Amino acid sequence: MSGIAIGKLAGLAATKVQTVRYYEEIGLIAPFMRSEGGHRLYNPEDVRRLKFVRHARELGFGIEEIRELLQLVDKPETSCAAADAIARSHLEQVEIRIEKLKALRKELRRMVEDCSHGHVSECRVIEILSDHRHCGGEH
Amino acid sequence: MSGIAIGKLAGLAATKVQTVRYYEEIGLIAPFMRSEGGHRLYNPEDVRRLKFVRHARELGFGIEEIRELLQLVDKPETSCAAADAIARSHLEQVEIRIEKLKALRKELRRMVEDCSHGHVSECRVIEILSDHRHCGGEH
DNA sequence: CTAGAATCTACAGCCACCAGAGGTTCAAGA
DNA sequence: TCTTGAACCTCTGGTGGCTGTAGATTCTAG
Repeated sequence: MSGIAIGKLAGLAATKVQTVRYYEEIGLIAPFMRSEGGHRLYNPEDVRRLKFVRHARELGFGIEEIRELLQLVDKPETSCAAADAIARSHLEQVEIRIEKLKALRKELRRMVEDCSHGHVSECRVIEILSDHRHCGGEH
Repeated sequence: MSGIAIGKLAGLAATKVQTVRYYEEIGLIAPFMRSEGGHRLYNPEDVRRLKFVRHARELGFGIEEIRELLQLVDKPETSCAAADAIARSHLEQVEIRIEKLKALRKELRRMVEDCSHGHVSECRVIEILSDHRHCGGEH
């Protein structure tokens, strides 16, 4: 009987109730049954599943990537290679993002350092933003 | 007479026409007039203004930040301090993002390295995603 | 039994655009 | 001058990943 209510589930995974319903809508996590009055009821394993999703999201995995990973979780006899590939491709993306942000940081630092502390008319922040050629480079 | 058509303007700033119209809708850039048939006509300065917006966007500034910066551009007798503050606060955000991504990269690298190349049932990728406690830490 | 907390559905909104439909206007060549 | 087709117009809807609201219903503790 019974099962876990959506609010409890959400709380256990530090998630909003709305988000859990959203995950159901897009097919990630479904309640195993409904109460007579229509309330969603979850299994204890769903806590783990929801935590999995939330954790992957925090790590920046997209919903489609998570959907793939969940399919792997659902049939644990499949090869690990698929999960590995997803993680690897994600790692690449993260490394690219870091590099872009570093280039950006460099430029922002220059902007802030060059600020004349005078009027906007001679402010480097505005000037640099106005003209791409002021950039160090490649973004 | 005439002025620059929206397609030309967009092309000069490497922007989509739709995006220029969107910027008008949210009050960033407006055509100085319309042709008899209703086509938008822009001043040459608008090229610079649009480039400014695009460049700031590339640097990760949000629309509201850009709106503030544009207000400064529009009255160049104001103090540079405001523009400097926006850039500084943005720099902080960027630095935080870089740190988070680095922590993430660390974890992803560990995931990939630990992959058993066997079955999902003993795959670290899945295991780590399932349990936050496997993380190095603080994200 | 009752009060109020939790849940339900359905819909709207967020950001920063992008795409498409279906219709009109413009500009260059014949 | 006329024609053609590229460019433009407005309007609507979609993206991702949720979040928030409204109004109705259900659950649970006292």
